[in-house]
Amino acid sequence: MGKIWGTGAAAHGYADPAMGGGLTDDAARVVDDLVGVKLWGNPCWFSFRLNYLALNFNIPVYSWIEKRHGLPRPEFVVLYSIGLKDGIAARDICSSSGFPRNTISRAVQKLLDKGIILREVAPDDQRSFVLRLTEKGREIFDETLKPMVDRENVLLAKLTQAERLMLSELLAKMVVDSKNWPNSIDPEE
Amino acid sequence: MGKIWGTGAAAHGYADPAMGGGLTDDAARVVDDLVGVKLWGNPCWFSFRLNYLALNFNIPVYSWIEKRHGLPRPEFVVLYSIGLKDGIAARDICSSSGFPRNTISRAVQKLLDKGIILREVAPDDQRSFVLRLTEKGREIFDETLKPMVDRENVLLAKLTQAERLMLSELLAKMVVDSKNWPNSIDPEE
DNA sequence: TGCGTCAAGTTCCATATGGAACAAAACTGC
DNA sequence: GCAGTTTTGTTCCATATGGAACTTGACGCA
Repeated sequence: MGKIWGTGAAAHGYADPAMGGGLTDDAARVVDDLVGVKLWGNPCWFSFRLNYLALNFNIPVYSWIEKRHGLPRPEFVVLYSIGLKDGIAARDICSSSGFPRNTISRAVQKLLDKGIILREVAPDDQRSFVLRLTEKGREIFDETLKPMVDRENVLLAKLTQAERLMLSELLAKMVVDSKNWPNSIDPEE
Repeated sequence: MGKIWGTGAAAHGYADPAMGGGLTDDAARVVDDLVGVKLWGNPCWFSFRLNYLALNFNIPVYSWIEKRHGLPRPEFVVLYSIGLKDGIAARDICSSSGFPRNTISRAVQKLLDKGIILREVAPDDQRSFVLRLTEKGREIFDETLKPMVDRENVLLAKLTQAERLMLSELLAKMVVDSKNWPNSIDPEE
């Protein structure tokens, strides 16, 4: 065991009393075995927490939306993005969601077919389109919001209001910084 | 824009001085337009931040690993999980990573073919297997670690040590609570 | 005005993905 | 000890996915 990883070392060791109850064996009882290791014995502590939590939001939410509205994830991402900001283009959805152009393109077409969104050629650029929700689209958006927010609050349940505020600000600070990140990795080569 | 969403409302409005520089228009200049809206005008503030950051870790890291070692994501997830804890079973990898059984099963087979892992029948359970890394597997694990940690630190660059510690503890608290979460959504029906 | 480059969307196609059905071993309770 | 259920891993198959090439329009610049 011995080895303690990365940032904030004390907080990631099994031995930290604040972190799960004190001893190695106690900590192991709190969560699944491998989850415990990935939490407290993992040099990539941040990305594991991130992915694990994202998963526990995405899987239930998107599988419910698929069943309830027949919309697979990329289609819902398009719908939700337009719901938040009317008149955006496909390109904007790509850059904020990380889905590739072709996946978003297909999703847009499906949503057009289903009568959930509308599009018109952008006035200033003949290549791109302005996207909007139809009434039907707006209804789906509105109906979907509460279950999503509820799920977030399930995940956040153990945090106080002050802790949520802190978490929100820390994560926002990182997102704001994202324009400075290289978008590929090439380790000293 | 008036409407302020969800928890920690003040911090999520464009008008919050601590959050991006003061006014609506200023905030919009800091990040892409839609990203700004998803950050500060989004009822699901938490899951957006989560997914956005996860993406900015996963995409560069996994595409580099794919190029460098020819391992697609599920295979690397298996490798990495075993690297952290020797002797686990496929089932453990599923529950800690969220990938379905069949995807992990296939990844395990590929890694066996490639000579990256070994498996033997579990002594206490004839159905399941104990998984281990070969020397080759351990080498890949070791070589991959640094670029991954480096990428984490790129994302974390703007946070102080104290902030990283706080973030780590808040997220860990949530992960530990995950055993209490229902794994599906059915809004009052 | 014309030419080279870049950006927005679309299409093609080989591959990855995950639901569902399956086989076999392990518990459960009596 | 034995029917019924649960768990582990595999296989089948229809569909989703994303890289790469392509089309068309915008932009830069002389």
